[in-house]
Amino acid sequence: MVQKRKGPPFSGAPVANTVDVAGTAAGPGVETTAGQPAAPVRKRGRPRAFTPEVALSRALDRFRDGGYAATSLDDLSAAMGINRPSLYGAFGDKRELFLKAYERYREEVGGQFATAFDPALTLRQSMERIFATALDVYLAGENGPRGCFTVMTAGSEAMADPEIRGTVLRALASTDKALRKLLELAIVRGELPAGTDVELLVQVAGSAIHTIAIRARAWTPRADLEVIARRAIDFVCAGGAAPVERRR
Amino acid sequence: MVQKRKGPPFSGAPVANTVDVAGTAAGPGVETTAGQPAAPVRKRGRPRAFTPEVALSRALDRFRDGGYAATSLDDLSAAMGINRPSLYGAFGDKRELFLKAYERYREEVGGQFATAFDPALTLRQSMERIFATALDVYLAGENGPRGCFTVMTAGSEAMADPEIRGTVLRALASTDKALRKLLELAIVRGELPAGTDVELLVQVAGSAIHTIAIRARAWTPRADLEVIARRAIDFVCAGGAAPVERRR
DNA sequence: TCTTTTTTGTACCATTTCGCAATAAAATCC
DNA sequence: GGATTTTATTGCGAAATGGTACAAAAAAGA
Repeated sequence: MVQKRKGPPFSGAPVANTVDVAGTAAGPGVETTAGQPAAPVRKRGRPRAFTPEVALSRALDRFRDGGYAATSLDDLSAAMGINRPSLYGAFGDKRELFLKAYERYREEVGGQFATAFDPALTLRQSMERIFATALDVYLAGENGPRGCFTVMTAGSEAMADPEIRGTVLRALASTDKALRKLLELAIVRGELPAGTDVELLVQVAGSAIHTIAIRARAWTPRADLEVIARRAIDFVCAGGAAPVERRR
Repeated sequence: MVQKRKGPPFSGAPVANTVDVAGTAAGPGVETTAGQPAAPVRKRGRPRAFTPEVALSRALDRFRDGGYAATSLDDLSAAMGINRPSLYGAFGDKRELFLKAYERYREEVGGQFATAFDPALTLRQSMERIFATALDVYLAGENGPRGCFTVMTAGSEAMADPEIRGTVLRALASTDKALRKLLELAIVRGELPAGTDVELLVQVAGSAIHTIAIRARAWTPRADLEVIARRAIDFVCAGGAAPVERRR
């Protein structure tokens, strides 16, 4: 909904992890304590009986399982522990809640992936962290692995909703960008040869993450996904030259 | 739903393209003229006012846009040109219709991809056909590009429905298998060096198809997708060694 | 021509879904 | 202490959804 900030992509642009949901301002915003001093200043009116971030994370959990249409307001209000008027009051209608939940996903997962892009790490360490994080995130879920929200949930809604589509595209681009930056840095530091085809490596790594996301939601065993990840990591860390050595 | 046959995967196992929907037998099957001689033999009772295959293709079209939950029976019966009781009579309930539509997708698209696996073609010709077909299929749609049904529609339903999940897994495996076979044949025929890392190439090609599917539904311009395709084709046809040459 | 079979069309049903009105509760302000 | 403000609760309404009963229509069979 609020397009004034990029937010982290689904798989880890190295961006500061700021929880700035309070900046939504328009309509029933999601108020957080982040926007208020720690002093016991209290707003008039009955206090909320729930914590918006916690409730939003619960909603995200439901949406991740069921997608948009198959997740009802009853499902959501039960999971969030609030009644429907409260839900509407705090988050807006169903679509607005979905958009907020998606942003939340991107923040949470973005934070997790951000650690993999720490410049203090070697290229291989980064790649291993990226894929380990992807596996952890995509294989998580009370009711079974759910894959990646951007690919498997928002992605499906993309053609029906221009705003979701826009966010999906931004997420995809952000991933590509982060990978590109990582690889270019690796070249500067001599971890990769000077003429490395960065775009090929970005593509191989990025699409490996995508195929893992798809397969995870189909409940492909973790071991199989690790094979895919290992192959992509080895390929990239060898600057795309691994197959040449492997042949002998 | 009927698991006794593999059917073509979403991106082209080289399998005979037989329209055998009539084999469903169980419950209200989808009758086709394929199962009946061309003689004017006629069953008792009022004849159908619609052609099941045509209706099913229409249903597939709707499901491809909206996914399972967001596509209502009203949407479907309107698109198919039949009333709900007729829909139930011919195809079963909503879920059964979805499963049949998915199988139909696999048959149709499988047939299209099958031509790319013709052994009379060179490896490069095959690869170019595979990706051209993928682009055509994933970018098609009256209301905009819809990506791949297996990835973007059935894939999202995979965790909620074990049968869909099973079909998705089979489709993914079938793609891998077809690519593997293609590459192994290319080695036998000397199009690829003897020690080529086939599994790496299968992964790169397969995941390129996946990332294209995702991006297509987010309405990434065709030119951008063609860049991805071109890169994967060049990489594979060089036996994974393209980056080495490219570096100089 | 009447009976049987299959399909179509109309109407309906029970439930679900999304969103909201009204009232009560819990806090601050004057 | 009463007024105001914000949130929680209860209940509801309109519409949508998936599925079905039944009568009529259209064909083959006896």
